[in-house]
Amino acid sequence: MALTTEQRVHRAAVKLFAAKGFHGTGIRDLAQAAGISSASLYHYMGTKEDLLVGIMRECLDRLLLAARQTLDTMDEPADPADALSALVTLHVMAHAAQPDETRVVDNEVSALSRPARRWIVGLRDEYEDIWATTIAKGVAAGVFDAPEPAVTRLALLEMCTGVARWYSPRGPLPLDRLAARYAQLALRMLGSPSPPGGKAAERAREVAAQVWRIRP
Amino acid sequence: MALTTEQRVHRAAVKLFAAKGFHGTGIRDLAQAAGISSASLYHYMGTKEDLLVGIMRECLDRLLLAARQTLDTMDEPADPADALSALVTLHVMAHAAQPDETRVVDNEVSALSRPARRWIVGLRDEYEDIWATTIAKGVAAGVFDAPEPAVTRLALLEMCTGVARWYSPRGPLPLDRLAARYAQLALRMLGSPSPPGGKAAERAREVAAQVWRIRP
Amino acid sequence: MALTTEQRVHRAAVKLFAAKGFHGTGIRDLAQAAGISSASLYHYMGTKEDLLVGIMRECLDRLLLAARQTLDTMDEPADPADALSALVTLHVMAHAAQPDETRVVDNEVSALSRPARRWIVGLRDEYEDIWATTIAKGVAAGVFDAPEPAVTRLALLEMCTGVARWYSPRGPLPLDRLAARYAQLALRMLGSPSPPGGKAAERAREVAAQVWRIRP
Amino acid sequence: MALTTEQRVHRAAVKLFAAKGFHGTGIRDLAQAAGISSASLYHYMGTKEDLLVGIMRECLDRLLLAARQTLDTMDEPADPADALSALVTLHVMAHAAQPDETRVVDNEVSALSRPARRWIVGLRDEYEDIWATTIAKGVAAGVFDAPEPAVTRLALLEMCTGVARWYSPRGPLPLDRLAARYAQLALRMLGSPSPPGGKAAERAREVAAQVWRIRP
DNA sequence: CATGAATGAGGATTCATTCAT
DNA sequence: TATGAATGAATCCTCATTCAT
Repeated sequence: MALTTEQRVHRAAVKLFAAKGFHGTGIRDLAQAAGISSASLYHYMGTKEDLLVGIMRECLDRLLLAARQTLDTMDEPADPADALSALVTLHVMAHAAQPDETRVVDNEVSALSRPARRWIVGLRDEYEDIWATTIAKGVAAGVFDAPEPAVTRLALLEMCTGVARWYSPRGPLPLDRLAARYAQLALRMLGSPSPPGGKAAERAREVAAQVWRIRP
Repeated sequence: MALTTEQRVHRAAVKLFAAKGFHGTGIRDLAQAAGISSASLYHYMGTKEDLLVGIMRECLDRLLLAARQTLDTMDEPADPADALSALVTLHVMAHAAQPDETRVVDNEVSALSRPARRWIVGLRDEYEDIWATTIAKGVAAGVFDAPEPAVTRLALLEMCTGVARWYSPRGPLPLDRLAARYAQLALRMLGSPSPPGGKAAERAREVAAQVWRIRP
Repeated sequence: MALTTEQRVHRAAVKLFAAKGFHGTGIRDLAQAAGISSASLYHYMGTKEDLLVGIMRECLDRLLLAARQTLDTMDEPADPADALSALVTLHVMAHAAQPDETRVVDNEVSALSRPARRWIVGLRDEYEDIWATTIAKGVAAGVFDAPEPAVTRLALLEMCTGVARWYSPRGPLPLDRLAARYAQLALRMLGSPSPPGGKAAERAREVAAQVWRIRP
Repeated sequence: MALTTEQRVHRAAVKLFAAKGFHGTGIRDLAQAAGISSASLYHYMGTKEDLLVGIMRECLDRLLLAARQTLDTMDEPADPADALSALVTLHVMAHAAQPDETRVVDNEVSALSRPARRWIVGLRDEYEDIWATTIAKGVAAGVFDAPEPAVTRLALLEMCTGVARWYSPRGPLPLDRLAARYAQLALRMLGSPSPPGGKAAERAREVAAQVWRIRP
């Protein structure tokens, strides 16, 4: 199926904002990459910033959706180690499958205007809250050893987010094995080395496959 | 001690490049932040890019210097866990003490011209090689459990680098305790949960205090 | 009676050109005000300038028509004071009834291309000639005291034209009384304070009512 | 004495805004008329609108200053006819001496942003209040016959302002005689045909000569 | 050492207009 | 009849940089 022009614009923006940054990308770069004139660009977008906000919002929306879909389908009370495995799996798969989108989200927040920034940061905080809650449950249950839960959460998130900065689908490690490896690392960090027996990670892979259209 | 104008320019650039990005920072922003006119700026720098390269080079140089100074003073053959603790300690302290500098290094590589980029990426690779070697030694010695050493290295580095994105000296955790916590996380990730008995981490703190002028 | 789309376009243009000027009005403003797309606009007009020329031509045509109709139905030789009263009445009523149209005529001549400008200015000169002739007759007849007839004519015209800049139908003075007041002012300026006994002003009101559809 | 670049920019703007309107004047037109590049323009001005506001403010400031200086030096209680003669004289001389400036003030108010417009309109209202007060005094003293003082004021102002639209220093009538003629017209409009015996008009000519640098 | 003046190139965005549908 | 799509040219303004003073 051929792409609509609007989609081509969106993709060009994702690629260029990720590669050269928002301020480093000119309107002409975008137009050229989308295969239209710079004036035509404005039929498919509002401001350059609107484009950025749209990219960020969609990316964060998907991440939130995926996290909630995954956790909501778990038996309650869920095994914290299982839940965290799922979160890590999702996060890693998202960042490996959409490295450009997620890098834009991570790097270009400072390019947003005040109101847009508030909105986007709000979404991001919502997402991080899910992690915080999951970690807190594990600590409360005595499953996780995290003397400074906030620090641990940030360490985990940065580790997983970093995948977007180096992962290549042409690398030796298939994506699901990478995600599994990261889940293992995460549980080790939390002092919970036992392999998660639950099915959350598997469910996470399914959700990821659907949300980010990863593999058939 | 009063600052040189050149130093004021350097610091202004670090702060602004970190906050708004290289392309998002104008020459006039720099001049204003440095307290001089934009024409005078050119007495203390070459191009805007030279300024960026200078910041990156100095930051990486210090990191390399610190890593080498620390590892070189260890007894040979060093304990890999001990060595890795030292690397993590240094890296975390560097990124917490100089978050602006390190964020510039991490985020603005794409703003460099080809030759400058090669140079900077070369320095960065040199530094990462130290980590790779250390991890490899640990694996070879059977101390580390890292089925995919490269993946583990990247996970470790991203986790530690991320400190620059959130650490605040006004937070509850003192810097050395933060570094120790990260060292613990790192060793856990490597399946080497035993606390490092060696003195490398302590030595790392000394080096860090000297290189980045941390605490009296 | 519903308006033609063409009429809606015309009216939108009049309103906007008067309010924001020709150059200050975009083709999209026009389209929005007319309730159609900017592409559809071009089914009802030629260029943007054609629209402007059309507005100006119609406005001046009516003014000329009204002045001629009024003066032509006067007994010859007409009383100059009576004739001037009629001209002032017409001019004031026209500018009060169609302030937007007349302001466009007065303010946007400089926006016209050379050939269009020549045409429009020709029409305007034709109209002003009627005033000049009327004043000259009064001076020749010894009824008007106007040492500098040209200056007086311009003073009169500017005074009357100015009505378009401030008159509001919601003001305290009904339109015909306003016109009568201006006729009085005009005759005073010409040193002919005696109230015009003739019927020209009344005839002027009739013509105005017909040409600009003023009150039943 | 040679003109500074800033003055050249100011004058170019006055001339072009008057001739083609604010929106009809491009930044390149301004630059070319000032003899510099369009980028250099921005060393001597803020926004294009700032330039417009500056022109308007200065013009209105001078008019207000002149009116106050003139009226303040009259004996109290001043003769209303005398005072009005002075106002007319000033207004006419101002509009004849600075036709471009005053036309910009009169025609381009709609090009101002909201806050600027408020300010400028405020100045204009201040000025018109002086006329209103003077007329009211004359009416109260029984010297003026103005059944609708507001209408009369507007008629007077429009008449005098119109001078800027046609006066040429190369015309047959010297400026001071033109002003005297207009004063006569004004008093006739007010039903006060007797020549003003006072010295206000003379004083007005002196003030005008100083404020607008008219004749030695 | 310091800077006001200067600019060509480029920034994002809007312009009036055309045309295939 | 009506309009989405398209665009070259132009909009105002800022960019990094140079240079005479």
